[in-house]
Amino acid sequence: MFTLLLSNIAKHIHLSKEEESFFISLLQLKKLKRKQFLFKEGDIHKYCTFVTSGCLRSYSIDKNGFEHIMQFAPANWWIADMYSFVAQKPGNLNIDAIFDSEIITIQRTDIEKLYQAVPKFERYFRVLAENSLISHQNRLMDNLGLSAKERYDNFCRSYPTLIQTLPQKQVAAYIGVTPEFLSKMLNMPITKQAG
Amino acid sequence: MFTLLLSNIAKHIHLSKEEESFFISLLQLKKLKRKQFLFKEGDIHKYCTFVTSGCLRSYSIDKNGFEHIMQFAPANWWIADMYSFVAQKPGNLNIDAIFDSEIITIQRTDIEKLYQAVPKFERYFRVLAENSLISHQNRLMDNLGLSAKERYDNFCRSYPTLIQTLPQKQVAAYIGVTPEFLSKMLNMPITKQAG
DNA sequence: CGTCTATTTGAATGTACTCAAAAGCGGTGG
DNA sequence: CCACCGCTTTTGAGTACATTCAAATAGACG
Repeated sequence: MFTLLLSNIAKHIHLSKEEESFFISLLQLKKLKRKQFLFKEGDIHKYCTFVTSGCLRSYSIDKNGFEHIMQFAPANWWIADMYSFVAQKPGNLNIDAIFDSEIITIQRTDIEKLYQAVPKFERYFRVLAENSLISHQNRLMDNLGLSAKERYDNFCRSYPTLIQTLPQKQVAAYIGVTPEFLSKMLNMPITKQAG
Repeated sequence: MFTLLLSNIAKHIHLSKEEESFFISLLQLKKLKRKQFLFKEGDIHKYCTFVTSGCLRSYSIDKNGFEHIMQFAPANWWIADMYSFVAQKPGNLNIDAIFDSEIITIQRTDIEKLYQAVPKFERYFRVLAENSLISHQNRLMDNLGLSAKERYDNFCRSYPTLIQTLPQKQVAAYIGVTPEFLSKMLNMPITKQAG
């Protein structure tokens, strides 16, 4: 039930049995159906979420009504609107389920308790934040320096499993092109593709 | 000498006198002249850097030879190639000084010692990484959803002081346009400017 | 003062977008 | 089992924002 999360944590810090059960006592299990929201723009984020099955996404909607996907969270990933979660102010992101999903949530106030009781978790979440930062930096560089085709190829390499199940539209909203253009790009004769 | 850094830290965690002096014992002071490199693409990042005066930048160079700026670090900011620093593998970023600068560095191995001796620092760097993550996420959303003019205006709002001293070319390399286009945009008749 | 770099300006070009419409696909209910 | 509905994907023609390349001008630094 919590094994996926516990083994994820075990990669970074070692917990005693007592620490582990204290941690588990703070967790809640939830299920989300496809398209069900976890969090909407304007809400204040009270939960940090770990995905055990299915897939969530976080995205914002720009002034022209276009969705831009910040993150996909398949199994074994955390997802949150960090800004709202940290600042406890209304967020700019929406989070919903792309497929039926099972998640574990932990409340912000409980995370603070956890930091007090088991300071090792500061390290765990520091490492997580650092890794997330690195991947966002990479993505930013991709957006600044690569063509749409190259960003698409990168995406396929980064998410080889996801790419097979995701609607094309979602991929477009992640790599930063319109669905129409992505379709044209994929059906372009090979001779015309940018390399 | 270390007061700027210590007061930055004091915003997040409280250090005893002993902890403070242990921390200080791990620091090195350095000076960088304008255009001097701290780190080059392909190096393995051994230092974390805090800027006390002047301004550094981190950037990558894409396959067409264009610079893309990841971060500006004026006084009171940290800067590093996180990927290289964390993974201890050759990095993709360059870091150099835009103006003559004074910096404080701390070695990676010493940071690990620091975490052992004063675990509170896990919290400090966790909070830093989280905040950095948030600002990178915002920037990513700006790049996906806003026009060049809007990104420029955002930049001016975010860095009101820097914008007055930075060469236009550097700003262009940050917001993701060519220097030529930025120049045209700024000299465009007001009636034609995008909102 | 001369050199090097940054900025400006212009014309031609390209990548990706817009709008519109058709075609495909999946689920649901009769 | 088929028909229908909604949503995704495809396709096309026209357009726009930003780039490329080239050259002139301005500014900064030694």
